Amino acid sequence: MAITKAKLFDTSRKRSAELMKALGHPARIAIIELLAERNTCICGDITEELPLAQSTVSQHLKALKNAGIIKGEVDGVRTCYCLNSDGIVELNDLLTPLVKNLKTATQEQCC
Amino acid sequence: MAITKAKLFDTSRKRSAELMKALGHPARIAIIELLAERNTCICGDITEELPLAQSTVSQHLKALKNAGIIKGEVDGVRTCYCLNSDGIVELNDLLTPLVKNLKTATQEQCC
DNA sequence: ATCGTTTATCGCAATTTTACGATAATATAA
DNA sequence: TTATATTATCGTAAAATTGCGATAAACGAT
Repeated sequence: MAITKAKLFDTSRKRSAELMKALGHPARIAIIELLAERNTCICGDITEELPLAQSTVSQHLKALKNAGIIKGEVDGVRTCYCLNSDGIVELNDLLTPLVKNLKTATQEQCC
Repeated sequence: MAITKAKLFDTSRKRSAELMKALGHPARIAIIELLAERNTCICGDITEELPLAQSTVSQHLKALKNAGIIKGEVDGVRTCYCLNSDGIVELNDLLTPLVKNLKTATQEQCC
């Protein structure tokens, strides 16, 4: 693969793709849905809800955090994970118009 | 990795993740935006718009097709690629509520 | 000070992704 | 028929992802 050509793409597209990629796993979808469902901070019990090892869940949380979709604050022994509103706004601002755009486009297409 | 535990997740989450994953690369974002922009069928000139080799673009097209986001019909020597309205509708139906849900949730959160 | 709990990280392995060049396959043009 | 153009696929390689167990780190409780 050598060099990731992704660097040659538009910033907004790169960011959209980054957000999409972060959500491109059922475990990570499940995690953000969990965080949305319970409006209090969820700490470690995320692991119990998923059919995955603790270390694996921790990795998924890290991926979501790196993408800016969630944030995690250390709270004593535990870590408090919650949705990152900035990231969610960004997700909304990038994805909603994109999907809408696609939907409109399909209505006037040749096939 | 042994077994992909993803199979143990909910069908709708798996599908959402599949769609997201398919859009999780700037080249594929660029492709669908191209297809949306030009409402006629785009054939091979997608390759010329991207900083990638023809075989690589072909692979990305295949990924989008497998996810049901685009479709490609052979038209003589060329292949006519366009958005798959069924897939776009699915994308819309799965993602729009999800993002909306997340956005609402961030407004009543503890951190 | 020690013990238990929680969570991140490390090491490892299997799989998937990304990318390219080369090549095959197919249809059109000469 | 032969050449040309278009696109998919194959083979290969590097890198990233996914997953787990083991372990470390850090805090609170005893």
